[in-house]
Amino acid sequence: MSETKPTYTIQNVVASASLFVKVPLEKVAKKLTNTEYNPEQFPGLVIRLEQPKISALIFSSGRIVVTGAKSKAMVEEAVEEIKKELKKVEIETTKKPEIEIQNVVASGDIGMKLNLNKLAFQLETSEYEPEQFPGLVYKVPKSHITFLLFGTGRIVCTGAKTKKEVKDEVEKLVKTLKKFVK
Amino acid sequence: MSETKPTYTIQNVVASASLFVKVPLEKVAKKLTNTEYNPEQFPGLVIRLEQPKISALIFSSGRIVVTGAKSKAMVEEAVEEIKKELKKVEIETTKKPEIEIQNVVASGDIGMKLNLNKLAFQLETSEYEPEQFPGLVYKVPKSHITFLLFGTGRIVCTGAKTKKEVKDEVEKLVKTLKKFVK
DNA sequence: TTTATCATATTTATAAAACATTTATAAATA
DNA sequence: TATTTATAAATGTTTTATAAATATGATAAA
Repeated sequence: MSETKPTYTIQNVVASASLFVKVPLEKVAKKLTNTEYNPEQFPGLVIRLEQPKISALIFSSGRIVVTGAKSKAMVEEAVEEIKKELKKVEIETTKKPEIEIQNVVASGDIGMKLNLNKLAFQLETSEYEPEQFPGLVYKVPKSHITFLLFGTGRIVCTGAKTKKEVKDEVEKLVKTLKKFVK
Repeated sequence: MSETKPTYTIQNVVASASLFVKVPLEKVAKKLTNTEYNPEQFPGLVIRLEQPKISALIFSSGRIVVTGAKSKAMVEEAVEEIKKELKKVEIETTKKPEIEIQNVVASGDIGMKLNLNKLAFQLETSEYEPEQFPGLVYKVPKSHITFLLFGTGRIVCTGAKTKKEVKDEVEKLVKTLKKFVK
């Protein structure tokens, strides 16, 4: 009898790209109010957009990092918007940026309570220190995927490159967990 | 079966010499733009050359230190160039400077992954504090040579006086390491 | 008071971590 | 109610450690 139908939602997509043009960050920071720039703290300039609602890092090399998106389409929209923002301060981009998805984060629910103390022993590649963090950290073997498992049955999947990878890994996780429950 | 052919490249040669003439650093600093002089910070004047690309320290005593060279020939070239620079500001050198190589730094690859945690115990005269610096520091016994060993198999050799010494020490190191791998 | 050592500055390879950004999750603290 | 703890990923700069000579000033131990 299987009562567990895992559900999950993509919560964050991080992507990188190159604008193929050097960016004078000091100048951009002065002219655009939706930016933050503290080079002695971090070399990238932070820009926050309302539509789509994301945050991005722009580096003087022209490389950018988009965070907070929910999908690849949203990342593409964001890059177009960043190009428009830069155009406002006379920075023209000619080449089409090649966008690369670097990380997909999803949260979900596997529909069953988890005994983390027990799981910490059953899952070889896991770490669980409740007084430090309430979730159990499970690094999937031979994979770059990491799960955060909570006693409530809620989970966080991070390190994926695609939506499909999230789906496959969550299904694999549920199968693994069910073995222990039996 | 020996899959490990160590490779290495001389990366830096530091040498000292005397010009056998007092140098008025304040005056030199004012007339030559390729120099830096902050006596309250450091007593030597810094001069940077384009051809050959090196940096040197000149002291009021007439002693100089050449850094950033790749070979002894490059050091000799540098000293000649420094003499020319000083001639521009009416400082004549008569005696031939005796150049002494003080340090030869080389980087290389021994072609095998290293378990630094294990090596830290096996190599008596080594120190390894990964949270401070990722490399293991190995001081070769009864020698002035020090190696930096990295988990990747890349190495740095420093403290040598000659190219030959680098070669011999790297070969010796590889033999030592292979003993532990077996 | 004298003799140490230490920091100042220069170069070079090596590599790991911190810095900042986002997002869900949840327990504890301030 | 906001922060801290932990996770992944990219971006790029700085710090960490090594050896050597040179020469000042500053502490620090004898």
